[in-house]
Amino acid sequence: MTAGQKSPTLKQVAERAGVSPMTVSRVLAGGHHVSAEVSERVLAAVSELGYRRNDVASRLRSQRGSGLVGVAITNIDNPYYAQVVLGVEDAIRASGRRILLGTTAEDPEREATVVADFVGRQVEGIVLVPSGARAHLRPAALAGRPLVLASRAVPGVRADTVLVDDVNGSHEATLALFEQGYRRLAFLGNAESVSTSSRRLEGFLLAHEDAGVPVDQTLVRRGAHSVEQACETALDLLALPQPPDAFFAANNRNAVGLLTALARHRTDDLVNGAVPGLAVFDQFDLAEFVPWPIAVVEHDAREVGRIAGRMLLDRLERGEDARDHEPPEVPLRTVQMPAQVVWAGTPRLPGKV
Amino acid sequence: MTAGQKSPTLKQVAERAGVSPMTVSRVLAGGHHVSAEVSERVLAAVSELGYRRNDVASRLRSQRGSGLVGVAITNIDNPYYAQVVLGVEDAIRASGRRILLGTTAEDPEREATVVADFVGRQVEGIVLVPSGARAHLRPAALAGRPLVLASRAVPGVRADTVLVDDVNGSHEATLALFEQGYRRLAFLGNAESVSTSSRRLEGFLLAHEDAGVPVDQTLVRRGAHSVEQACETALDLLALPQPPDAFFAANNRNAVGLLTALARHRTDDLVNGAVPGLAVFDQFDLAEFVPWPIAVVEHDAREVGRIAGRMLLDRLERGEDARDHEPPEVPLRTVQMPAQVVWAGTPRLPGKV
DNA sequence: CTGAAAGCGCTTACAG
DNA sequence: CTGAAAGCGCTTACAG
Repeated sequence: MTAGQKSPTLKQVAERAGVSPMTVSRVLAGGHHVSAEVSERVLAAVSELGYRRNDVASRLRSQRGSGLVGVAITNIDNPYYAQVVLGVEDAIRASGRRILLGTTAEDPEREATVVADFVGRQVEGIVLVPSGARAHLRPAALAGRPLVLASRAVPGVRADTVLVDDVNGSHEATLALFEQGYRRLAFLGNAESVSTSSRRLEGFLLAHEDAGVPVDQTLVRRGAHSVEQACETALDLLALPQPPDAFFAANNRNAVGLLTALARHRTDDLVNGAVPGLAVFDQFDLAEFVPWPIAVVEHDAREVGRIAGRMLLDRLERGEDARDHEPPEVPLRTVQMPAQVVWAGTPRLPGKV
Repeated sequence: MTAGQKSPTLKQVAERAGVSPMTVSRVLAGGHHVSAEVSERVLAAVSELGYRRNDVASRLRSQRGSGLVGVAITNIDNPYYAQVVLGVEDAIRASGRRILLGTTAEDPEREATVVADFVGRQVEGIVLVPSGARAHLRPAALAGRPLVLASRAVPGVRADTVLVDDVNGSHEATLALFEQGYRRLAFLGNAESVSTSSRRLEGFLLAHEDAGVPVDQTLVRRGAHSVEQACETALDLLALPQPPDAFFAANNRNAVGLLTALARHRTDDLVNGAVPGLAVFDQFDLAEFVPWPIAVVEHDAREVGRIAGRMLLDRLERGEDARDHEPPEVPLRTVQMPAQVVWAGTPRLPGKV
């Protein structure tokens, strides 16, 4: 049973048991309508040869589908997307399907490659956290396989979508900063091609409008995808002649980068001589130690993945039902998950602002 | 091009182009030895029908292998394992292979199911973070497919293994606590079935021996797999009549749980009236804000994954070379990655201990 | 340059 | 209850 050795085939099992391949197939399928004596002989041959059925060949012949769901995210290192993947697995595990994983690093070309590879490998459907490009998401490119977009939408792509209430979450968190008396707010977010980034910026801008506070565009920084990039951006903002008095980080990686920069820059609990206003989108570990209050826009990433997975299963099962009938036009659905502001960090001491 | 529609086959392309399936196959394979005129006609039919080759069927016939590597980890939510997965992807991406993902939740039964499923789906090899059970890791169960164990070893399982230098890392970090003057050390770790847990405990115990400090077994707590469990365990330790004066957290999840508990329990920078001694295995975000020094045993999880992936590729390519020759007995390899102590958190103020 | 035949490993549909 | 034939979608090996 060394590595180079070929796996035994059903035919070899049949020869050893002295029956036809058909009979072996029947025994493996559950042994109905097979005599006990023959069944035993087959099972003995199976265990002697260490035979394991080739699922791929089995599925090819019986047209059962690959049992594969392609999940493409931008970066599995971001705990947010790891949660999304987990959620998709929660949703599909019971159906016997498994996840084929791809990462895109927010690169449209890599995303196109991953999608094409998924399609070639016969995934039954795809859950994608899109980078924003859309050419490779046309129905033709997907060969008719259902696509669910998770976290972000792509204009012009017709697909079921699970969104987080980015606009309202950001709006509310930004208003909270104004209520605390902050006025010069910085925004740290993803690239503009990413819809969450735009939607969260939208909430940020709407709040400025509502509060009658002008936006200082020099404090809006987009494009940081990693903790390191976000940390540098934040340090850059802190070094400004007129630095911001508050910060809104539009996602987990930007939040950690921002806080790391503030930690390096602070004197006791002050940054540039004051308590910085803080709001972030996405939870993060160890908020308990941050010595300032933080408005956190909480939402359930795992549930985003679960819902995306369920939407996909929905289409797949509908497809099965519709094999003989006319497939009904199923309308596209967009689910928007709530995002609510909670407070983390150290509660403000009275009179400290 | 709606969801229910069947994908076109090579045969249909051939009919449309008025050629044999063989010719279509040739064109798709690169178009060598095909006339320009025929090639064009085929390509036109391909794009008109939106044909995409079925990679699964192609691989079945040409015996090229599935191009799939099964990666089974305990919990993708733990950023440590997310990094391992990323590392494996780094290593295999260039070879055109892709990751089939499974999670086991440290459950040996689920691990066995995942492995069997991987084998049935014809993965070329498996990278596994093992739960500790071994029945399903026998060569027969793997149908001769190469297995690489990542992070943890399993006694009695013959497989290439990538380990972290758990014993020395823990030993060194524990000694650092003794040097700071701490004497009642608590240990928070994984289940005993997990080899990292045992190895890290071993380093912890060895350090006690070297320092001539007796171990208080009531302070050794194993079995917490999540942040929540670890937090509860830590709170339990803190509520002891004689609480520990220092803590060693044997992995990322235990570290975050421990620190969260300490954050809740502290008064200013003190816990039970003193600065707690802290050592943890695995890095974590936002250590900058922890108001105490922490000895962190650093190691590169992504590199663990990369090396595991490379070891697997090594065996797969060796297997190809050896198709005609005698496959040489390749010895099993165990790579041990360094783990070194670095200091994080807030540096100790002189005379504060 | 092009194609008819056979087969990868399995299962469906049909006979007996 | 058991098996010979055909085929899932593709490619190899062989003819022409």
